[in-house]
Amino acid sequence: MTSEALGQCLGAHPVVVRRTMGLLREAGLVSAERGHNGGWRIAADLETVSLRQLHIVLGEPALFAVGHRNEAPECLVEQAVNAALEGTFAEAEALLMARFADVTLADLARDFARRHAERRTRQE
Amino acid sequence: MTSEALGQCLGAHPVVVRRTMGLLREAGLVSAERGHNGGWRIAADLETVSLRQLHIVLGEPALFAVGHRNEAPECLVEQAVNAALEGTFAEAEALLMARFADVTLADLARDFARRHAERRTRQE
DNA sequence: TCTCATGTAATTCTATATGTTACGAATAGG
DNA sequence: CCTATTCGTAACATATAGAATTACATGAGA
Repeated sequence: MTSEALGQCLGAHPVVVRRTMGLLREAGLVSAERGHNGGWRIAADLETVSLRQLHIVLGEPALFAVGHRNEAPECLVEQAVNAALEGTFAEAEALLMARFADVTLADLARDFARRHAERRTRQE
Repeated sequence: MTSEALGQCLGAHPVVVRRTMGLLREAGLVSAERGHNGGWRIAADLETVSLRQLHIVLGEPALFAVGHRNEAPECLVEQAVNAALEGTFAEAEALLMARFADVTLADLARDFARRHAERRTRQE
């Protein structure tokens, strides 16, 4: 699949697709070929790639939109809030990571196939 | 405490402080007085106000930085990912909310007092 | 050799949060 | 009563991050 086509599907610009896919390529999850009939190809076993692995490969972006703004704040109030919640965020992160690890690309592919079949059935 | 002074503590502009504190005022958690010797005053029992209540009062900002970008996407892949993770995010949110509900302003005040005393001891 | 693709750097665009300015209204002190 | 102070709020400016765009080089195949 070309970056152009992927960009259409994702609603994103081809160059943005290349930037992101580049991270997956460096991790060996996909390969890219240039020129005629080139594009992106899956290079890993779907059964063994989990969402957790993708999260790591994509640079472990922050999971939470709230919480620790400074890791070691001067402000004693901020320190108190951080202390009260740091265990909580660690717990929530562990939960999310465990669940991410439990979902493989193969799982998603199976669910996709099911939804695709259902959509075709409904259209007939 | 004036918005000016609060802004100093928070490293924020007084008008921004007023904007945010205004939400707390509407919820009855603080009161504001204008003119000489005016400013903000706590108007609630610290023992009964939890971080969860603050989160609600401040407009329930998004907790997660990742996840559902569209609630009802056309894309079947996105649908499959959402379906695989929606329970997970709900669980994590419930966990965070439960913990937030468990921390009162009084708890934070006590921890603040402890840290303040400790800092003074260390400085002597 | 020409076209199609990726690879990547540099620049521009855009959306959001914050900062800033401005002015009105209320309050206390002189 | 007048003035300084402080909140209330709208309007505008700025900063920031992410995405989009442009530009150009590289490689592959017809």
